[in-house]
Amino acid sequence: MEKYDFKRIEAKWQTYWEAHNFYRVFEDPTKPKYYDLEMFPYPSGNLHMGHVRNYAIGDVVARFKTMQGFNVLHPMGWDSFGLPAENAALKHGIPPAKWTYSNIENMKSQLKTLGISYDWDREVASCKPDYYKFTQWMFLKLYEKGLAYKRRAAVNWCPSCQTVLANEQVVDGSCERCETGVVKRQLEQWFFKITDYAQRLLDDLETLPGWPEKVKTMQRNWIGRSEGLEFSMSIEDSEEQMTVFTTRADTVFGVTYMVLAPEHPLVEQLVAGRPEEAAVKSFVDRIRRLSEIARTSSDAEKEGIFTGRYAINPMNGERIPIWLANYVLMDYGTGAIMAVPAHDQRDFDFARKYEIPIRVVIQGSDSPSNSNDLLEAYTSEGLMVNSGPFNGLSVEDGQKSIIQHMEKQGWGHGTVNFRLRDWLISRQRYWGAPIPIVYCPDCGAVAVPEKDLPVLLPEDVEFKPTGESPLNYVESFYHTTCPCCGQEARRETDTMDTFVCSSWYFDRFCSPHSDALPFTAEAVDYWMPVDQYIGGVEHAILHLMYARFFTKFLFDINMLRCQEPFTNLLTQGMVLKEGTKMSKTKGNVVSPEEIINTYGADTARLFILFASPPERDLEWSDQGVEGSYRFLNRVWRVVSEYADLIKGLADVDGFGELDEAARNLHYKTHATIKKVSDDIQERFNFNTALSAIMELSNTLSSYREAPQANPALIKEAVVNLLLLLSPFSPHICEELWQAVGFTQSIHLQKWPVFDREALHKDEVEIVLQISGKVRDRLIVPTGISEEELRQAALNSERIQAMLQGKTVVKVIVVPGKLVNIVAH
RNA sequence: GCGGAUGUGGCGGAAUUGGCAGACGCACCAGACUUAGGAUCUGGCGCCGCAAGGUGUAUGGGUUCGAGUCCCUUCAUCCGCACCA
Repeated sequence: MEKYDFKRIEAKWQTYWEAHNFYRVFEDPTKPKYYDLEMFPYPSGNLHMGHVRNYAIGDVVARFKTMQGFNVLHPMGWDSFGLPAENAALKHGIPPAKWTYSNIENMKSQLKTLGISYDWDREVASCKPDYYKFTQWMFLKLYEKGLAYKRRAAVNWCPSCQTVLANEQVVDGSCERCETGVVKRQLEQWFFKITDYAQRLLDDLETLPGWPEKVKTMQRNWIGRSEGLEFSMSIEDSEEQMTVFTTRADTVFGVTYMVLAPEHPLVEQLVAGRPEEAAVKSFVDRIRRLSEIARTSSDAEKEGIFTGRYAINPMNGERIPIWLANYVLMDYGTGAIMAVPAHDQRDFDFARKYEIPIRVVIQGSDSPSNSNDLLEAYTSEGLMVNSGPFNGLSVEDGQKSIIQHMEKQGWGHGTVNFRLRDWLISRQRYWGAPIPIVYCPDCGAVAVPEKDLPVLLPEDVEFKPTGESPLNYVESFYHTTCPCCGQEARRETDTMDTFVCSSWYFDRFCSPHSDALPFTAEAVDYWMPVDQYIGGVEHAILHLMYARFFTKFLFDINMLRCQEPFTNLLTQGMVLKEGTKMSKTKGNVVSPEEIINTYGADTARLFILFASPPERDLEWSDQGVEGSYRFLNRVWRVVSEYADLIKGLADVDGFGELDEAARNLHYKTHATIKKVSDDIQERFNFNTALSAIMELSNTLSSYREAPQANPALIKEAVVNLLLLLSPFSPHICEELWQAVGFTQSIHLQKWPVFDREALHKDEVEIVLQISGKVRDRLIVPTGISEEELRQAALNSERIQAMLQGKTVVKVIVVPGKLVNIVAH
């Protein structure tokens, strides 16, 4: 027998599939569509195990759905703009474009050795002009609708990457990419008004039952909706007013001080020319200089300073001292708060430190009524006290009544606040899609006309270690004329955040060669939304929120007919080695290339899918890979052994008389079809699907010992074994499929359907328990009545012996499963 | 601090609806074949025990004829958010 030569087999079928355009797809209204998508990778240069896992999962889904009769779109492309290309350019002197394209080529060839069923005709790369032309088009559309705007703002600046970052890209006060501490800078920057979509982004999470709860919760928290009251307070001896936001309108009578954020625009004029001025200014300076981490961590000591000024509480006319404090942030709410120390822990801590009075205005059933007795802020339910006409109202009713009252008086109104900030998309970097804007001395910022797209990124630039984007030095790029008036003008030299590129690539895959528009209506109407999206959970907020935002916007301008891009989301776990993430610095990286060379792609895929369910982290095990390889060798041997027998067999109806071993094999075949179908379809539990396939293979192997082999049954088992395994390990199955005599590819076959008849058993094993403990087993006919089963159980010799001297209290009969005799 | 998840053999994991805990695989042990075996095949394999049997799903309690699964308690680990007014 020929031995399992995975190298030859895998190369052979990869070539065959490619030569025959196996995985090319077209819109076909006669077939149900299925869009299966894995997150497109950044072309870092080499495939790692995380990629392999991602694509192996996606490929099982694609091949499975194809066999089920769906028209499956399964594309692949490159998220190819980004900083690493520039760093490589600086380090090795290679232009970012060259570096990127050679990485793509390398990764593509690695990807091809995995045998994934991609339609390579639809390949896109976000750094190519035919793609970023439409990223720029997206910008123009957003600009047109007032959803792209420029403003001077305090932004997150990474000193190492020399660029600004979106809020979402700041992790623990540091740059998510290089972990350098982020500082605040005042800069003119472009934003997308994602906040206009905050409510819809929140509400529509409800329409996504196919998303993990964890991801939805993270997005909800990130959007951070809270309802409350916004109202103005007048300032003593001033025309100015200050606006505050609170979620606890019911505690407004408990306000004993006010706090402004140190950056609040009113601060300067409040203290101008007053004795407090110098101290306040130095306080503000000090806070401003603090890093983001020191500033925002919750265990930072609360600090503040009194401004010497007072505001008036509109509800009771009280004079309220105005403080500044580090714990109030300028970029949430109005940057000013009313402080109620009795009912807010932060205010409580602050008030105790600076000896500010505390006044109880909510009385719980057993909470102290005297503020001196408070050990901490009381934040639970209770009734309003010390609140004039509102006394006696519950927290909830109080909030409603106070808001109503304020609205009537014209002092304020009920409102909703979000934590979500507008998306800062400017990057002071070179390797990105240029922002299609021109600055004219007369017309100001002018959008580049659609017909002039793309604004080409010059590829032959010189990289100097200035830290500044080379675009600032390329005159032929920035020097231009105003599209409005024709006079000399300067191009925007900032580029777009790469997350803009990845916010619409799934639409592009539907019609990747479309020239006039980013995608054609026919194509997206047919393919979108993505039925199954697969990728790492690290994108739970950033990419997945931005992509949802873009989809909603494209819906609003009638480009798309769906409001959510991804119907089902699978977040795959990480691939670990020795309990930690594989990384170069730890030296625990297992290279896919090496594994594929040693064991083949089929083994690599099989191991990764078998070792763990997809959402969970996967511990890499060299011995586990060996095990998977041995399994494929067993399949190879058992199928090869039967190949001639099967080849010579004509199709027959029925299998004739079956002995016990034969019935067992027949049963196992169909039970496996059912189990594997359910495991893939309902649960994405590829590990248990594979263990079932292994069991079938084991049963088939044992059947070799059977005294009278039934060739038709063997054929049935082999055919189904190969069909069921083919989405997981496509090459070996294709080879064996041909070896047993079929001429058409296994990947063009129908997914098998189990036969209910075959799953019928004449006899079942019943467990007999006494008071819940297993004491005996009994084989009974399947259709036996409850009463008969009960009698049979009680008649068991073993049971009778063990019941000696005991009284039977109760007998529980579960048909087909067990009998539990309760006795004492 | 808040929110979410997870705790099952030596290991990865299974048990889908409250009904035989440990499927499948790895590792390990014994045997067969063999000049040899890191190939292959057969058998064993939670723990205690020679056995009968007992015991066992992080902890302690509860519901139930019956709990890995449901409820409460405590602990541990991981992830996310973190002064959001």
